[in-house]
Amino acid sequence: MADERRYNPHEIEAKWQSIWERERTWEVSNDADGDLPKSYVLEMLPYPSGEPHMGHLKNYSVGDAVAHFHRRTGRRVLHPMGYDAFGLPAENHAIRTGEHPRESTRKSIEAFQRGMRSWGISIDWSREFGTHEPRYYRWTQWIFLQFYKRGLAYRKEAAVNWCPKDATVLANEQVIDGRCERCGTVVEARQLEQWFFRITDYADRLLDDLETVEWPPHVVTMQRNWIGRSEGAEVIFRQPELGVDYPVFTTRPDTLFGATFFVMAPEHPDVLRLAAGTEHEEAVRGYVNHALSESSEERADTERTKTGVPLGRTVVNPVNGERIPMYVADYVLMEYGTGAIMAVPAHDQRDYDFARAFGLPIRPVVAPADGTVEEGEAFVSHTEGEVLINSGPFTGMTAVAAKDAIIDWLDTQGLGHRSINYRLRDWLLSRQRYWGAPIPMVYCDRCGLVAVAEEDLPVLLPEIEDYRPKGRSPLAAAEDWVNTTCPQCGGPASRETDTMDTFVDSAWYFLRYTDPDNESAAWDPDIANYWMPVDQYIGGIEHAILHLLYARFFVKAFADMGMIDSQEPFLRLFTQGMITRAGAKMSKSKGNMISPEPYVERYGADTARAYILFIGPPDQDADWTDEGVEGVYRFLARLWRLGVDIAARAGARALAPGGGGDAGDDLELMRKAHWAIDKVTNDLAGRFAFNTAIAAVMELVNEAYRRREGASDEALHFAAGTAASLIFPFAPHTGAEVYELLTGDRVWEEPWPAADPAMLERDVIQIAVQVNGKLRDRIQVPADAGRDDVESAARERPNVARHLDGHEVAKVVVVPGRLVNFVVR
RNA sequence: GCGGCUGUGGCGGAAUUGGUAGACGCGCGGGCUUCAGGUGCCCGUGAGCCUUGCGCUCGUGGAGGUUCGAGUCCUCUCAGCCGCACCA
Repeated sequence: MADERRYNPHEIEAKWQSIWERERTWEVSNDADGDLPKSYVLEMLPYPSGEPHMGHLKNYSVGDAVAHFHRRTGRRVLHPMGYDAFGLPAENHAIRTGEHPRESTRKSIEAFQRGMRSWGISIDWSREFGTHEPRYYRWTQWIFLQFYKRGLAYRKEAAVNWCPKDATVLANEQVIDGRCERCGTVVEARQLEQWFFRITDYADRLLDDLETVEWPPHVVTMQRNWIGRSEGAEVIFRQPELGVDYPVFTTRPDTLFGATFFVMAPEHPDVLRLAAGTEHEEAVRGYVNHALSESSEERADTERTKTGVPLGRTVVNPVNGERIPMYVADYVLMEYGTGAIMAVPAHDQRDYDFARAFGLPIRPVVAPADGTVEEGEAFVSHTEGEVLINSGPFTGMTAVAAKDAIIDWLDTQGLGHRSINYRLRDWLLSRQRYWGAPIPMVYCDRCGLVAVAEEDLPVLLPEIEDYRPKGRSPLAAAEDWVNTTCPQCGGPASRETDTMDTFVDSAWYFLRYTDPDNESAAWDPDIANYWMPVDQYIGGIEHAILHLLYARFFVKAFADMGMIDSQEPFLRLFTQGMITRAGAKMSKSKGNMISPEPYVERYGADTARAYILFIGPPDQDADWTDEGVEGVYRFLARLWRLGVDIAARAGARALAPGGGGDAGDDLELMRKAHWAIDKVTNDLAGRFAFNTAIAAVMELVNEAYRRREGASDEALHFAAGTAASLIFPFAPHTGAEVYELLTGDRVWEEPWPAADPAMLERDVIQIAVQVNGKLRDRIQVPADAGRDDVESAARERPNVARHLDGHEVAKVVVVPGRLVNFVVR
């Protein structure tokens, strides 16, 4: 083949990128002209810190393949890009270097813009924004005010997670194993007044609507577990001496007769009052003080032995009037339920551990169907067929039936009722940090808490000199900014100095993309309703809970406000696996980071993109190897040479799907081309099987090379053009170049090729012949051959006859088009 | 502890519905071109056995099972990874 010209990806990529840039090829208007269905393809927006890495290359290579495929299969595709620019890393960088976060963020955004353009990702750049720009965060603040008006944003004092290193509070979701998600420091509990979003109001809808989205099951499970809905009952235990009723939450009302003690959390406001005047008063005070000083990490350690002290009081078990002792113990959490529990040591492992440590009675009340139970043994299981024992009038009922019966009885007595509890907590959104959107609220001595007027938005982030965290927001130092007038009375007032969690910024950005230049509203509902929901969302599994839950909450709140019709932001979700190096996660500290840039420089973006998709299933982790990159480069060069060679012989003309002769190399090559169309189409439409799709194009190219002596120019032309067309979503520059060489046309303006069903069928097929399930031969038979013909053809084969000889054939299984299996004795 | 995912040649992986295991790529071996190597092009490549054949046996972490037939379904089990974790 002609070799004096070499595959030169840089020349090719620069050529097509400049065409796409100049002609604004990937921009899409909001005018829904024609009948084309819309498709919103979105990758999670990057956090602009440093340079793009391999994870970004993978994310955008996957998204771009989907976007291109959707466009060529007749959809109007919205594929925008932006930057999640506020947040701690930029601010910490500023503290270290003195460089303003705006400056370091700008540099990083430029690096992402360069990277994305050099990769040739098909983005509608006209819709680009950063969440740190006033034209964006103005509307983040506006959304906050709408939430505030509706009681969805509120301020309260609560025990919150405090990171001493970053000197800020954290959301529950940002505490991992008792440590700060960002810096790894053990978080402390602090009693502070903070801003919250009332996401718990949406707990049921967030749970139920998971059934309406097409997400990976494990992500759905993670969200479901995070919301943690538990059905049970609230039961009232009365403390007669003080005359106070203490409700507890339980999921096991059927075990009420087995309650032998009662435990309160150290944070429970009544603990000291209850113990006052008893012999335990000092011990309780000491225990509570100690418990409050412990880190949440220490307290969460399930391995340590249970501790606690008696309160010197008793409560009345409402089902049997029994007085049971009260304790304070740190295994009971104030945040969940009512901060107090009934303890049933026979049927709860934690209560069991406590009872054993304190010598408390263990009374089984649920037994297997045969009614036997070993005395004193913990018996936590709960299976079908269990019955109640030692349970007064409920004895003998099944546990399942008793649950309902006991709740109903309590309800009639006014001693309890059905209840549901959630693990989900309200979203703590205020941060004592600089680089975020200011919370648009004002404190007035006369009027109290007052919202900034909507027409005064944005509340601009002031310039400051010193970003260092001091336990209060750095914004407090900007006195000119802090001191303002009350929007209500005009008197002196001061601004809220906390900023919003970055997750607020990213909880609605996908809506702004639909209408990014709107200066009178966050978005036009008609426009957003046209594009939403996102048809395909693509990103890392690390956002399985936080970002995805917050965005879902926002959209539901917007729907309630009539701002959007969708109840869910992301119809389909794809979570990509990590790129590893020698099996290890890449990290700066390990020094095994590899950047896409040198590979793009050496082999071109198409090779880097196609390789990252070819390496394995995109939802799984994949190990980057330089040898593998070489292989994909060789393939693309091979395709390009094939195109150059055939174009020189056949000239540029339209592809002929029925081209070439109808026998021999021509027929086989045309069949291979139609097979590849079918394979790639199915791999893209039904699933994210990019690796096998690329492999199919490789097979087509190999077939063309093998048959290029015997096949006609027409057939070779169709095969090469089809390969170029099919590789386009993965290697767009090379695909466009080869397609243009062969046809003179622009491949992205061509419809996705359609496989001719007749070319997928064969007259003569090969089927397997087995004897007792073992492969003995393969035979060629007409595709429409009947059972008997297939069987007799199989029997004639020498190797088959040999294995049948001397045996009785008990059964013959014929699977049309697949195999024939002789079962012999 | 609870929940989930993964396990297939020397390596990454394929097998979409229970039907010919190992597509495609890497690596390795051989040939051709060139001949200095590389590139390029073609062929071979799961393991073992010998009687070298259109051969046989074994083979998808392990042990059982269902089936004419299991990488695929069921039971148990081992290893690695991930999520949640005193949530009553």
